[in-house]
Amino acid sequence: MHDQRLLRENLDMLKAQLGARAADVPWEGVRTLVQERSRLMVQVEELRHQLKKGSEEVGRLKREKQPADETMARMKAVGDRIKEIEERLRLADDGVQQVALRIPNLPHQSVPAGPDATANVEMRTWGTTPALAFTPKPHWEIGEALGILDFERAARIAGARFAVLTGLGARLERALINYMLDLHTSRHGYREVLPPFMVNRDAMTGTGQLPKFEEDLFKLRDDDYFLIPTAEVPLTNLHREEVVTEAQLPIKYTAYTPCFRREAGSYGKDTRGLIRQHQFNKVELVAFSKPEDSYEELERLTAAAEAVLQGLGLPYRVMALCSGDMGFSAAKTYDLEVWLPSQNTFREISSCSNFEAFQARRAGIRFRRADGKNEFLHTLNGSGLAVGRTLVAILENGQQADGSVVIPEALKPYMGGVERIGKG
RNA sequence: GGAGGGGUGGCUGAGUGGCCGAAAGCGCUGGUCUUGAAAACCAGAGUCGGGGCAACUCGACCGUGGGUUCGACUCCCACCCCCUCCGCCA
Repeated sequence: MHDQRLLRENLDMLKAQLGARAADVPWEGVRTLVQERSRLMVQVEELRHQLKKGSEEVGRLKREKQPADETMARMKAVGDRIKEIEERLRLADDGVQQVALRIPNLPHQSVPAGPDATANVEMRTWGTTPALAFTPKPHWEIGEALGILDFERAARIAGARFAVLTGLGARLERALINYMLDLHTSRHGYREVLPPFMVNRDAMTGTGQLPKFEEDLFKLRDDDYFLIPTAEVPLTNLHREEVVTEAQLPIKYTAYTPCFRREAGSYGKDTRGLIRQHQFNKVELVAFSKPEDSYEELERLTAAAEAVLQGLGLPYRVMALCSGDMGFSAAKTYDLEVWLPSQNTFREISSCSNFEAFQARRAGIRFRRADGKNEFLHTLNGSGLAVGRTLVAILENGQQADGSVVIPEALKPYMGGVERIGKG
Protein backbone atom coordinates (compact mmCIF):
# COMPACT_ATOMS: atom_id res chain seq x y z
CA MET A 1 0.00 0.00 0.00
CA HIS A 2 1.15 3.48 -0.77
CA ASP A 3 1.29 6.44 1.55
CA GLN A 4 -2.11 8.17 1.66
CA ARG A 5 -0.33 11.47 1.11
CA LEU A 6 1.09 10.13 -2.17
CA LEU A 7 -2.45 9.27 -3.27
CA ARG A 8 -3.61 12.76 -2.43
CA GLU A 9 -0.73 14.79 -3.78
CA ASN A 10 1.01 12.70 -6.44
CA LEU A 11 -1.63 10.53 -8.00
CA ASP A 12 -0.62 11.41 -11.56
CA MET A 13 3.01 10.52 -10.91
CA LEU A 14 1.95 7.18 -9.42
CA LYS A 15 -0.32 6.42 -12.34
CA ALA A 16 2.36 7.30 -14.88
CA GLN A 17 5.05 5.25 -13.21
CA LEU A 18 2.90 2.17 -12.71
CA GLY A 19 1.63 2.23 -16.28
CA ALA A 20 0.43 -1.17 -17.48
CA ARG A 21 1.10 -2.69 -14.07
CA ALA A 22 -1.98 -0.90 -12.77
CA ALA A 23 -4.17 -0.83 -15.84
CA ASP A 24 -7.17 -2.04 -13.80
CA VAL A 25 -6.99 0.81 -11.27
CA PRO A 26 -9.91 3.30 -11.59
CA TRP A 27 -7.67 6.35 -11.24
CA GLU A 28 -10.31 9.06 -11.65
CA GLY A 29 -12.51 7.37 -9.08
CA VAL A 30 -9.60 7.33 -6.65
CA ARG A 31 -8.98 11.02 -7.20
CA THR A 32 -12.62 11.90 -6.46
CA LEU A 33 -12.79 9.67 -3.41
CA VAL A 34 -9.54 10.95 -1.94
CA GLN A 35 -10.66 14.56 -2.33
CA GLU A 36 -14.09 13.80 -0.92
CA ARG A 37 -12.50 12.06 2.02
CA SER A 38 -10.25 15.01 2.86
CA ARG A 39 -13.12 17.46 2.60
CA LEU A 40 -15.39 15.43 4.89
CA MET A 41 -12.60 14.88 7.37
CA VAL A 42 -12.09 18.63 7.78
CA GLN A 43 -15.85 19.11 8.25
CA VAL A 44 -16.17 16.38 10.84
CA GLU A 45 -13.22 17.66 12.82
CA GLU A 46 -14.61 21.16 12.87
CA LEU A 47 -18.01 19.90 14.10
CA ARG A 48 -16.44 17.67 16.72
CA HIS A 49 -14.60 20.69 18.03
CA GLN A 50 -17.92 22.52 18.41
CA LEU A 51 -19.49 19.54 20.12
CA LYS A 52 -16.62 19.22 22.52
CA LYS A 53 -16.76 22.86 23.54
CA GLY A 54 -20.54 22.77 23.83
CA SER A 55 -20.52 19.67 26.01
CA GLU A 56 -17.92 21.19 28.29
CA GLU A 57 -20.22 24.21 28.55
CA VAL A 58 -23.12 21.98 29.58
CA GLY A 59 -20.99 20.36 32.24
CA ARG A 60 -19.98 23.75 33.57
CA LEU A 61 -23.57 25.06 33.63
CA LYS A 62 -24.83 21.98 35.45
CA ARG A 63 -22.15 22.27 38.09
CA GLU A 64 -23.17 25.89 38.58
CA LYS A 65 -26.83 24.84 38.73
CA GLN A 66 -27.63 26.93 35.68
CA PRO A 67 -30.10 25.91 32.97
CA ALA A 68 -28.41 24.13 30.06
CA ASP A 69 -31.35 23.07 27.91
CA GLU A 70 -30.62 25.53 25.13
CA THR A 71 -26.99 24.39 24.70
CA MET A 72 -28.00 20.75 24.94
CA ALA A 73 -30.51 21.22 22.15
CA ARG A 74 -27.91 22.92 19.95
CA MET A 75 -25.37 20.17 20.62
CA LYS A 76 -27.97 17.54 19.83
CA ALA A 77 -28.24 19.08 16.36
CA VAL A 78 -24.46 19.20 15.97
CA GLY A 79 -24.26 15.56 17.02
CA ASP A 80 -26.81 14.54 14.42
CA ARG A 81 -24.95 16.45 11.76
CA ILE A 82 -21.70 14.69 12.74
CA LYS A 83 -23.33 11.28 12.43
CA GLU A 84 -24.55 12.17 8.99
CA ILE A 85 -21.15 13.32 7.74
CA GLU A 86 -19.34 10.49 9.48
CA GLU A 87 -21.43 8.03 7.52
CA ARG A 88 -20.40 9.67 4.26
CA LEU A 89 -16.80 9.80 5.46
CA ARG A 90 -16.89 6.11 6.26
CA LEU A 91 -18.12 5.32 2.76
CA ALA A 92 -15.44 7.47 1.15
CA ASP A 93 -12.78 5.97 3.40
CA ASP A 94 -13.83 2.41 2.61
CA GLY A 95 -13.78 3.28 -1.06
CA VAL A 96 -10.27 4.70 -0.90
CA GLN A 97 -9.08 1.74 1.13
CA GLN A 98 -10.61 -0.77 -1.21
CA VAL A 99 -8.80 0.67 -4.21
CA ALA A 100 -5.60 1.60 -2.37
CA LEU A 101 -5.09 -2.00 -1.27
CA ARG A 102 -5.22 -3.06 -4.92
CA ILE A 103 -2.60 -0.68 -6.28
CA PRO A 104 0.71 -2.50 -6.85
CA ASN A 105 4.07 -1.30 -5.59
CA LEU A 106 6.31 1.02 -7.58
CA PRO A 107 9.39 -0.59 -9.15
CA HIS A 108 12.78 0.62 -7.90
CA GLN A 109 14.67 2.77 -10.43
CA SER A 110 17.19 -0.03 -10.99
CA VAL A 111 14.46 -2.36 -12.29
CA PRO A 112 14.59 -2.89 -16.06
CA ALA A 113 11.46 -1.71 -17.88
CA GLY A 114 9.55 -4.30 -19.87
CA PRO A 115 6.19 -5.94 -20.41
CA ASP A 116 6.93 -9.58 -19.54
CA ALA A 117 9.55 -12.23 -18.77
CA THR A 118 11.27 -11.76 -22.13
CA ALA A 119 12.58 -8.41 -20.86
CA ASN A 120 14.19 -9.87 -17.74
CA VAL A 121 17.93 -9.33 -17.48
CA GLU A 122 20.45 -12.04 -16.72
CA MET A 123 22.79 -10.88 -13.96
CA ARG A 124 25.13 -13.87 -13.69
CA THR A 125 25.34 -17.62 -14.09
CA TRP A 126 27.00 -20.20 -11.89
CA GLY A 127 28.21 -23.74 -12.54
CA THR A 128 28.40 -25.73 -15.72
CA THR A 129 25.48 -27.62 -17.16
CA PRO A 130 26.20 -31.37 -17.17
CA ALA A 131 27.12 -32.83 -20.56
CA LEU A 132 25.09 -36.03 -20.58
CA ALA A 133 26.01 -38.84 -22.97
CA PHE A 134 22.36 -39.87 -23.15
CA THR A 135 18.97 -38.21 -23.52
CA PRO A 136 18.06 -36.80 -20.11
CA LYS A 137 14.80 -38.03 -18.62
CA PRO A 138 12.31 -35.78 -16.89
CA HIS A 139 12.31 -36.11 -13.10
CA TRP A 140 8.92 -37.81 -12.93
CA GLU A 141 10.17 -40.67 -15.07
CA ILE A 142 13.34 -40.95 -13.00
CA GLY A 143 11.43 -40.83 -9.72
CA GLU A 144 8.73 -43.28 -10.72
CA ALA A 145 11.28 -45.73 -12.08
CA LEU A 146 13.20 -45.55 -8.80
CA GLY A 147 10.00 -46.04 -6.81
CA ILE A 148 10.39 -42.82 -4.82
CA LEU A 149 7.74 -40.68 -6.53
CA ASP A 150 4.08 -41.66 -6.87
CA PHE A 151 1.65 -39.40 -8.69
CA GLU A 152 -1.00 -42.02 -9.32
CA ARG A 153 -1.71 -42.76 -5.69
CA ALA A 154 -1.43 -39.05 -4.89
CA ALA A 155 -4.26 -38.44 -7.33
CA ARG A 156 -6.32 -41.12 -5.62
CA ILE A 157 -5.97 -39.67 -2.13
CA ALA A 158 -6.03 -35.99 -3.11
CA GLY A 159 -6.19 -35.19 -6.82
CA ALA A 160 -4.18 -33.61 -9.61
CA ARG A 161 -1.15 -31.51 -8.68
CA PHE A 162 -0.32 -33.58 -5.62
CA ALA A 163 2.57 -35.97 -5.13
CA VAL A 164 3.59 -38.71 -2.75
CA LEU A 165 7.26 -39.17 -1.92
CA THR A 166 8.34 -42.51 -0.49
CA GLY A 167 11.50 -44.15 0.73
CA LEU A 168 14.65 -42.30 -0.24
CA GLY A 169 12.50 -39.72 -2.06
CA ALA A 170 10.89 -38.66 1.21
CA ARG A 171 14.26 -38.90 2.88
CA LEU A 172 15.82 -36.65 0.24
CA GLU A 173 13.11 -34.02 0.68
CA ARG A 174 13.66 -34.06 4.46
CA ALA A 175 17.43 -33.94 3.98
CA LEU A 176 17.10 -30.86 1.80
CA ILE A 177 14.92 -29.08 4.35
CA ASN A 178 17.43 -29.75 7.12
CA TYR A 179 20.39 -28.84 4.95
CA MET A 180 18.84 -25.49 4.00
CA LEU A 181 17.79 -24.58 7.52
CA ASP A 182 21.19 -25.51 8.94
CA LEU A 183 22.96 -23.43 6.30
CA HIS A 184 20.85 -20.31 6.87
CA THR A 185 20.90 -20.48 10.65
CA SER A 186 24.58 -21.31 11.06
CA ARG A 187 26.15 -19.40 8.18
CA HIS A 188 23.78 -16.57 7.25
CA GLY A 189 22.52 -15.36 10.61
CA TYR A 190 18.83 -16.28 10.24
CA ARG A 191 16.74 -17.30 13.23
CA GLU A 192 14.70 -20.45 12.72
CA VAL A 193 10.93 -20.16 13.11
CA LEU A 194 8.17 -22.75 12.95
CA PRO A 195 4.99 -20.75 12.32
CA PRO A 196 1.32 -21.65 11.88
CA PHE A 197 0.48 -22.99 8.42
CA MET A 198 -2.81 -21.15 8.33
CA VAL A 199 -3.35 -17.49 9.05
CA ASN A 200 -6.16 -14.96 9.35
CA ARG A 201 -7.35 -12.36 6.88
CA ASP A 202 -5.36 -9.50 8.41
CA ALA A 203 -2.09 -11.37 7.97
CA MET A 204 -2.88 -12.10 4.32
CA THR A 205 -3.73 -8.43 3.77
CA GLY A 206 -0.52 -7.34 5.48
CA THR A 207 1.75 -9.05 2.97
CA GLY A 208 -0.47 -8.29 -0.04
CA GLN A 209 -2.10 -11.63 -0.92
CA LEU A 210 -5.46 -10.05 -0.06
CA PRO A 211 -7.72 -8.51 -1.12
CA LYS A 212 -6.68 -8.88 -4.75
CA PHE A 213 -5.59 -12.52 -4.98
CA GLU A 214 -8.10 -14.41 -2.87
CA GLU A 215 -8.81 -16.86 -5.69
CA ASP A 216 -5.19 -18.07 -5.52
CA LEU A 217 -5.57 -19.17 -1.90
CA PHE A 218 -7.03 -22.20 -0.18
CA LYS A 219 -9.59 -20.97 2.33
CA LEU A 220 -11.22 -22.87 5.17
CA ARG A 221 -14.97 -23.07 4.80
CA ASP A 222 -16.15 -22.65 8.38
CA ASP A 223 -13.45 -20.31 9.67
CA ASP A 224 -11.90 -17.17 8.23
CA TYR A 225 -8.50 -18.85 7.87
CA PHE A 226 -6.35 -19.33 4.82
CA LEU A 227 -3.65 -21.91 4.15
CA ILE A 228 -0.37 -20.07 3.67
CA PRO A 229 0.88 -19.89 0.06
CA THR A 230 4.37 -19.12 1.43
CA ALA A 231 6.03 -18.70 4.83
CA GLU A 232 6.50 -15.06 3.88
CA VAL A 233 3.01 -14.47 5.26
CA PRO A 234 3.42 -15.72 8.84
CA LEU A 235 7.05 -14.57 9.09
CA THR A 236 6.51 -11.01 7.87
CA ASN A 237 3.37 -10.66 9.97
CA LEU A 238 5.25 -11.79 13.07
CA HIS A 239 5.91 -8.10 13.73
CA ARG A 240 2.58 -6.72 12.54
CA GLU A 241 1.52 -3.58 14.45
CA GLU A 242 4.85 -3.48 16.24
CA VAL A 243 7.54 -0.85 16.68
CA VAL A 244 10.98 -2.44 16.89
CA THR A 245 14.11 -0.60 17.90
CA GLU A 246 16.70 0.55 15.40
CA ALA A 247 19.35 -1.53 17.18
CA GLN A 248 17.39 -4.74 16.54
CA LEU A 249 17.62 -4.34 12.77
CA PRO A 250 18.19 -6.23 10.62
CA ILE A 251 15.90 -8.99 11.89
CA LYS A 252 16.24 -12.19 9.85
CA TYR A 253 14.02 -15.27 9.99
CA THR A 254 14.05 -18.56 8.17
CA ALA A 255 11.31 -21.16 8.24
CA TYR A 256 10.40 -24.43 6.66
CA THR A 257 6.70 -24.70 5.83
CA PRO A 258 4.53 -26.44 3.34
CA CYS A 259 2.92 -23.96 0.93
CA PHE A 260 -0.56 -24.24 -0.49
CA ARG A 261 -1.63 -22.69 -3.78
CA ARG A 262 -4.76 -23.17 -5.83
CA GLU A 263 -2.87 -22.49 -9.06
CA ALA A 264 -6.06 -21.12 -10.55
CA GLY A 265 -5.48 -20.13 -14.14
CA SER A 266 -2.46 -22.35 -14.66
CA TYR A 267 -4.34 -25.18 -16.35
CA GLY A 268 -2.15 -26.95 -18.83
CA LYS A 269 1.10 -25.54 -17.39
CA ASP A 270 3.55 -28.03 -15.92
CA THR A 271 0.81 -30.61 -15.54
CA ARG A 272 3.32 -33.41 -15.03
CA GLY A 273 5.81 -33.75 -12.25
CA LEU A 274 6.66 -31.75 -9.16
CA ILE A 275 7.15 -28.32 -10.67
CA ARG A 276 3.67 -26.96 -10.01
CA GLN A 277 1.83 -28.49 -7.04
CA HIS A 278 -1.06 -27.49 -4.80
CA GLN A 279 1.15 -28.33 -1.83
CA PHE A 280 4.92 -28.00 -1.80
CA ASN A 281 7.67 -27.52 0.74
CA LYS A 282 9.76 -24.39 0.94
CA VAL A 283 12.42 -22.93 3.18
CA GLU A 284 11.85 -19.20 3.28
CA LEU A 285 14.07 -16.26 4.18
CA VAL A 286 12.56 -13.05 5.54
CA ALA A 287 14.41 -9.89 6.54
CA PHE A 288 13.36 -6.63 8.19
CA SER A 289 15.73 -3.81 7.37
CA LYS A 290 16.34 -0.11 7.79
CA PRO A 291 15.28 1.67 4.58
CA GLU A 292 18.80 2.85 3.81
CA ASP A 293 20.16 -0.72 4.04
CA SER A 294 17.44 -2.68 2.27
CA TYR A 295 19.03 -2.97 -1.17
CA GLU A 296 22.28 -4.17 0.35
CA GLU A 297 20.19 -6.64 2.33
CA LEU A 298 18.51 -7.83 -0.88
CA GLU A 299 21.94 -8.72 -2.30
CA ARG A 300 22.86 -10.59 0.90
CA LEU A 301 19.55 -12.43 0.98
CA THR A 302 19.91 -13.43 -2.67
CA ALA A 303 23.46 -14.61 -2.00
CA ALA A 304 22.14 -16.73 0.90
CA ALA A 305 19.69 -18.44 -1.45
CA GLU A 306 22.44 -18.90 -4.06
CA ALA A 307 24.64 -20.52 -1.44
CA VAL A 308 22.19 -23.43 -1.27
CA LEU A 309 22.47 -24.08 -5.00
CA GLN A 310 26.24 -23.72 -4.88
CA GLY A 311 26.47 -26.09 -1.92
CA LEU A 312 24.50 -28.66 -3.88
CA GLY A 313 26.50 -28.06 -7.07
CA LEU A 314 23.43 -27.18 -9.12
CA PRO A 315 23.98 -24.83 -12.10
CA TYR A 316 21.81 -21.73 -12.06
CA ARG A 317 21.45 -18.18 -13.25
CA VAL A 318 20.22 -14.99 -11.59
CA MET A 319 17.64 -12.89 -13.38
CA ALA A 320 16.60 -9.34 -12.54
CA LEU A 321 12.86 -9.24 -13.21
CA CYS A 322 11.59 -6.42 -15.37
CA SER A 323 8.78 -4.16 -14.22
CA GLY A 324 6.09 -6.14 -16.04
CA ASP A 325 7.11 -9.51 -14.60
CA MET A 326 7.31 -8.52 -10.96
CA GLY A 327 4.82 -9.47 -8.29
CA PHE A 328 2.23 -7.12 -6.84
CA SER A 329 4.08 -6.09 -3.68
CA ALA A 330 7.70 -6.09 -4.86
CA ALA A 331 9.87 -3.06 -5.61
CA LYS A 332 12.68 -5.23 -6.97
CA THR A 333 13.00 -8.96 -7.56
CA TYR A 334 15.77 -11.38 -8.47
CA ASP A 335 14.75 -14.85 -9.60
CA LEU A 336 17.14 -17.76 -9.22
CA GLU A 337 16.68 -20.27 -12.01
CA VAL A 338 18.15 -23.76 -11.84
CA TRP A 339 19.20 -25.81 -14.83
CA LEU A 340 16.85 -28.66 -15.80
CA PRO A 341 18.43 -30.99 -18.39
CA SER A 342 15.17 -32.59 -19.49
CA GLN A 343 13.71 -29.21 -20.39
CA ASN A 344 17.04 -27.91 -21.65
CA THR A 345 16.38 -24.66 -19.85
CA PHE A 346 16.53 -22.81 -16.53
CA ARG A 347 13.47 -22.91 -14.24
CA GLU A 348 12.63 -20.67 -11.30
CA ILE A 349 13.63 -22.11 -7.94
CA SER A 350 13.75 -18.96 -5.84
CA SER A 351 12.39 -15.44 -5.94
CA CYS A 352 14.08 -12.78 -3.81
CA SER A 353 12.40 -9.41 -3.37
CA ASN A 354 12.65 -6.11 -1.61
CA PHE A 355 9.19 -4.75 -0.81
CA GLU A 356 10.51 -1.52 0.64
CA ALA A 357 7.78 -0.08 2.93
CA PHE A 358 4.88 -1.48 0.88
CA GLN A 359 4.15 -4.41 3.20
CA ALA A 360 5.29 -2.56 6.33
CA ARG A 361 2.71 0.15 5.69
CA ARG A 362 -0.06 -2.43 5.26
CA ALA A 363 1.02 -4.44 8.27
CA GLY A 364 1.98 -1.47 10.49
CA ILE A 365 5.57 -2.57 11.07
CA ARG A 366 7.76 0.33 12.20
CA PHE A 367 11.02 0.96 13.93
CA ARG A 368 12.16 3.70 16.28
CA ARG A 369 15.17 5.70 15.18
CA ALA A 370 17.81 6.69 17.70
CA ASP A 371 16.33 10.22 17.67
CA GLY A 372 12.95 8.81 18.74
CA LYS A 373 11.12 9.11 15.41
CA ASN A 374 9.03 6.15 14.26
CA GLU A 375 9.33 5.07 10.66
CA PHE A 376 8.13 2.19 8.49
CA LEU A 377 10.90 -0.33 7.93
CA HIS A 378 11.59 -2.32 4.77
CA THR A 379 10.69 -5.98 4.36
CA LEU A 380 12.38 -8.53 2.13
CA ASN A 381 11.99 -12.19 1.43
CA GLY A 382 13.19 -14.98 -0.78
CA SER A 383 12.94 -18.70 -1.18
CA GLY A 384 15.96 -20.44 0.15
CA LEU A 385 14.84 -22.64 -1.66
CA ALA A 386 11.70 -24.25 -3.03
CA VAL A 387 12.40 -27.77 -1.77
CA GLY A 388 10.38 -29.77 -4.31
CA ARG A 389 11.99 -28.00 -7.23
CA THR A 390 15.41 -28.57 -5.66
CA LEU A 391 14.63 -32.27 -5.52
CA VAL A 392 13.65 -32.09 -9.18
CA ALA A 393 16.97 -30.45 -10.01
CA ILE A 394 18.92 -33.09 -8.10
CA LEU A 395 17.12 -35.94 -9.82
CA GLU A 396 17.60 -34.46 -13.26
CA ASN A 397 21.15 -33.15 -12.91
CA GLY A 398 22.34 -36.20 -10.99
CA GLN A 399 20.80 -38.82 -13.26
CA GLN A 400 23.07 -41.52 -14.65
CA ALA A 401 22.82 -43.68 -17.77
CA ASP A 402 21.68 -46.65 -15.64
CA GLY A 403 18.73 -44.70 -14.19
CA SER A 404 20.27 -44.12 -10.77
CA VAL A 405 20.79 -40.67 -9.25
CA VAL A 406 23.95 -39.39 -7.59
CA ILE A 407 23.28 -37.41 -4.41
CA PRO A 408 25.26 -34.17 -3.89
CA GLU A 409 28.16 -34.58 -1.46
CA ALA A 410 26.75 -31.95 0.94
CA LEU A 411 23.60 -34.02 1.52
CA LYS A 412 25.37 -37.26 2.44
CA PRO A 413 25.34 -36.57 6.20
CA TYR A 414 21.60 -35.83 5.94
CA MET A 415 20.98 -39.01 3.92
CA GLY A 416 22.54 -41.41 6.39
CA GLY A 417 25.52 -41.80 4.10
CA VAL A 418 23.53 -42.66 0.98
CA GLU A 419 25.51 -41.48 -2.09
CA ARG A 420 23.29 -42.71 -4.84
CA ILE A 421 19.66 -43.67 -5.26
CA GLY A 422 19.25 -46.80 -7.33
CA LYS A 423 16.46 -49.26 -8.01
CA GLY A 424 15.12 -51.31 -5.10
C1' G B 1 -18.27 -26.54 23.38
C1' G B 2 -19.93 -24.96 28.89
C1' A B 3 -19.03 -21.71 33.49
C1' G B 4 -16.37 -17.68 35.55
C1' G B 5 -12.58 -13.64 35.49
C1' G B 6 -10.00 -10.04 32.63
C1' G B 7 -8.01 -6.63 28.27
C1' U B 8 -6.12 1.19 30.32
C1' G B 9 0.36 4.65 28.16
C1' G B 10 7.30 0.96 27.72
C1' C B 11 5.66 -2.17 32.35
C1' U B 12 2.59 -2.64 37.00
C1' G B 13 -1.96 -0.52 38.02
C1' A B 14 -6.04 3.34 39.66
C1' G B 15 -10.27 5.28 37.41
C1' U B 16 -18.20 3.26 37.58
C1' G B 17 -21.08 9.64 33.12
C1' G B 18 -18.32 15.93 32.62
C1' C B 19 -12.85 19.17 35.87
C1' C B 20 -9.41 12.33 32.25
C1' G B 21 -4.78 11.83 27.28
C1' A B 22 -5.89 9.61 31.78
C1' A B 23 -3.59 8.99 39.32
C1' A B 24 0.47 6.47 41.49
C1' G B 25 4.81 3.38 41.26
C1' C B 26 8.63 1.40 38.18
C1' G B 27 11.38 2.16 33.89
C1' C B 28 13.15 6.12 30.29
C1' U B 29 15.34 11.22 28.87
C1' G B 30 17.55 15.95 30.48
C1' G B 31 19.34 18.72 34.70
C1' U B 32 21.16 19.69 39.98
C1' C B 33 24.51 17.31 43.38
C1' U B 34 29.15 13.95 42.95
C1' U B 35 36.16 12.81 41.21
C1' G B 36 32.72 9.12 38.80
C1' A B 37 28.48 6.17 39.82
C1' A B 38 24.36 5.26 43.02
C1' A B 39 20.81 7.72 46.02
C1' A B 40 18.06 12.17 46.50
C1' C B 41 15.75 16.34 44.24
C1' C B 42 13.85 19.17 39.83
C1' A B 43 12.06 18.98 34.91
C1' G B 44 10.44 16.29 30.49
C1' A B 45 8.41 12.61 27.48
C1' G B 46 2.59 8.58 23.92
C1' U B 47 0.79 7.28 18.82
C1' C B 48 -1.75 8.56 14.30
C1' G B 49 -4.01 12.24 11.18
C1' G B 50 -5.41 17.60 9.56
C1' G B 51 -3.83 22.95 9.23
C1' G B 52 0.58 26.36 9.59
C1' C B 53 7.29 28.74 7.22
C1' A B 54 7.28 28.48 12.37
C1' A B 55 5.96 29.20 17.57
C1' C B 56 1.73 26.49 17.54
C1' U B 57 -3.07 24.59 16.81
C1' C B 58 -7.29 21.16 15.81
C1' G B 59 -9.16 16.07 15.72
C1' A B 60 -8.85 10.77 16.84
C1' C B 61 -7.05 6.87 20.01
C1' C B 62 -8.29 3.34 27.28
C1' G B 63 -9.02 -4.80 22.91
C1' U B 64 -12.34 -4.13 18.03
C1' G B 65 -17.01 -2.54 15.92
C1' G B 66 -21.82 -0.61 16.87
C1' G B 67 -25.52 1.82 20.30
C1' U B 68 -27.50 5.22 24.37
C1' U B 69 -26.34 10.50 25.85
C1' C B 70 -25.47 17.50 25.22
C1' G B 71 -21.13 14.55 26.90
C1' A B 72 -18.54 7.55 27.34
C1' C B 73 -12.36 4.75 29.93
C1' U B 74 -17.02 4.64 32.75
C1' C B 75 -23.78 2.38 30.66
C1' C B 76 -25.87 -1.31 26.65
C1' C B 77 -25.03 -4.96 22.41
C1' A B 78 -21.89 -7.94 19.26
C1' C B 79 -17.18 -9.75 18.22
C1' C B 80 -11.80 -10.78 19.13
C1' C B 81 -7.93 -12.08 22.47
C1' C B 82 -5.87 -13.73 27.35
C1' C B 83 -6.43 -16.42 32.20
C1' U B 84 -8.94 -20.30 35.55
C1' C B 85 -12.14 -24.59 35.90
C1' C B 86 -15.13 -28.46 33.27
C1' G B 87 -15.75 -31.34 28.69
C1' C B 88 -13.16 -33.23 24.32
C1' C B 89 -8.49 -34.31 22.24
C1' A B 90 -2.57 -35.40 19.79
